[in-house]
Order: sequence, then C-alpha cells, then structure tokens
Amino acid sequence: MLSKKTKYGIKALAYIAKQPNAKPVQASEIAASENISQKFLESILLMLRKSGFLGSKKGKGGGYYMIKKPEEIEMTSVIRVLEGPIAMVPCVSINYYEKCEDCPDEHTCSVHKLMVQVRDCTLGVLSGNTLADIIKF
Amino acid sequence: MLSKKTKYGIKALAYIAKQPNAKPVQASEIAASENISQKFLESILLMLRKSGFLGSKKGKGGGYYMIKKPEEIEMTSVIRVLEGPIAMVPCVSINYYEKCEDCPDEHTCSVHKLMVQVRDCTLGVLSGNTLADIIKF
DNA sequence: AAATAACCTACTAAATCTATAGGTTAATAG
DNA sequence: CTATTAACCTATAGATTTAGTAGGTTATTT
Repeated sequence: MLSKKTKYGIKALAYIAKQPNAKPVQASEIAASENISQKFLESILLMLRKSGFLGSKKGKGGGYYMIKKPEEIEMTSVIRVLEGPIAMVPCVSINYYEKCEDCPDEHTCSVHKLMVQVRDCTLGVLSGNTLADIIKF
Repeated sequence: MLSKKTKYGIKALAYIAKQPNAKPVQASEIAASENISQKFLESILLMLRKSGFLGSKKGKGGGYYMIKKPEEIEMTSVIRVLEGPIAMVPCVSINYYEKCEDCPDEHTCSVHKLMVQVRDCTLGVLSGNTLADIIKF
C-alpha cells in the first residue's frame, strides 16, 4: 500500500503543476483544497523541495512552484523520494538493494523470481508516466 | 513492500510444491530449511490451510501437503490471502475497494489514474504466474 | 514594524508487523 | 494404552512505521 505521505505528495505536485500561471502556491491552499493536514503537508512539500522537484519562496505571496516542466518529472523519481523502493522485496530493488537475511541464494528463490517481474512491470508504468501525463483531465 | 508473512508463505508453498512425493511436510522442516521462525511459520501455514491451499495431517508423519496442483494456484490468490489487496490505494482495489476519505472524485484524481495502471500490470504478472511457474528452476 | 508563509525540531498516538509463550487436540508408534 | 509427535489455538509483547501535532524560528513582503 502507498503511504499517505506519497499519495499527498503526488496530489500536491499535481495541484501545483495544474496552476495556470507561475505564481507560488501556499501549502495552506493545497491542504484545504485536497483535504490534507497542513502541517503534515508542509513536511512533504519540504521534502519535495529538497529533492529538487519544487522551488519555494518565503513570506507574503510565497509558496511552492514548479522548478521543472511536468513533462520532465517521471513518476518513478517522485515515488522513490517519497515512498522509497518501488520493488516489493529489497533483494529485487534497483535503488535500494539489500540481501534478504533468510535467503541463501536469490537465483533459486521463487519469491525473487516473481518479484523481479512485478518490479519490471511496475517500473514500466511508473517511468512511462510523467507528472504531465497524470494531470491530463 | 511485501510483509514477511507473505514472503514466508510463498516460500513455504513453494517448498511443499517442490516435494517429489505426496508425503506431508512438517512446519519444523520448512522453518529450518528456509530460515523462518517456526511458530510464525505455523500460523502462516494454518492460514494457508484454512484458505484451501494446503491440507494438513496431525501426529507423527503428519504435516502439510498440496491439495491442488501447483499449476492451479494463481499467485494473485495467494497474495490476496496473505497480504491483502494488491492495489496500492484502496480506491483502485478490486477485492478490497474502499473510497478515499480525502478524495471527492476518483475520476479526476491523478493518483487514482496512475495506480489503476500499476494495479493492472501487477495483476497481469501475478495472475500470469502460478505456483508451478515460480518453482521451475 | 507587522504580517505572512516557509522552515525546523521534537514529540506522540495508533496501527501494524514479527514474532514468542504456553498451552490443547488429534494421530501414530510401540 | 501410553508416549510421542506435530498440527492447532489463544494471548501477549517488542519493535517499527505511520500519520500526524505542537510550538516555535527564519526570511520576505507590505
């Protein structure tokens, strides 16, 4: 299951990307519009800024704004930052690989074999979708 | 991420399905061979029996055995029993559907749109693999 | 100088996961 | 008919993660 952090983060990105002009959007506005706890959302937006998805501006008229084109933001990268690994077991993760303690040999592991396939198809979908794709009406 | 319960459950099913003869396999044997806590594994095997994947026999020479052919066991059904929903958000789950509290309209939700695609491809892989497929060396 | 909104740190309640403990019941072997 | 075996059942507990809350500080604008 996707965490709310990731879900909210994607929704917030989508909200900002949908803006007709380049004016910064406040966290409070997004929180109200998307029914998200404001403080929780703030921490998510901060992460997204620190990972280079958003720019921010303090003070009145401040807020968050897109720093890249939505077409250039692959959903894989968003999910990796917010959720962590895309793979369902650490031993098939590309960016967060970890050997399973219990498993002596990945090549003969039935779970591994299955999860490699799941990872590849999921990765196919997520890398095939950009932020621009998912905000098309 | 896949829970250890699910991971262990699949490994246990694979172990039993790989047996050359139809003799019951003890939980203790599987636990030792697959490096799983025995008591934890027992509860998992019990679930698998209650959901009709395994048969069991008590007493000496007892254990767990396949009740269906591995070719007839789709990985979707195994994962649904052990892990729950395959979808990454409740609002795109087929078997465990639930409306998201925060989301007024699924049809315009960007997360929903993306996760439908992820669900479909994952479902494709998982329903395309049977227990027999994943135990082929 | 006041107001605004991002930024930062620390904490907490609740849920979930991963077991462990300590038995009972049913089947088999001697 | 007794001992042994292995499944079955219930309760509980420690660890981790999630989803926030609380309470401030810093930078920018009016």
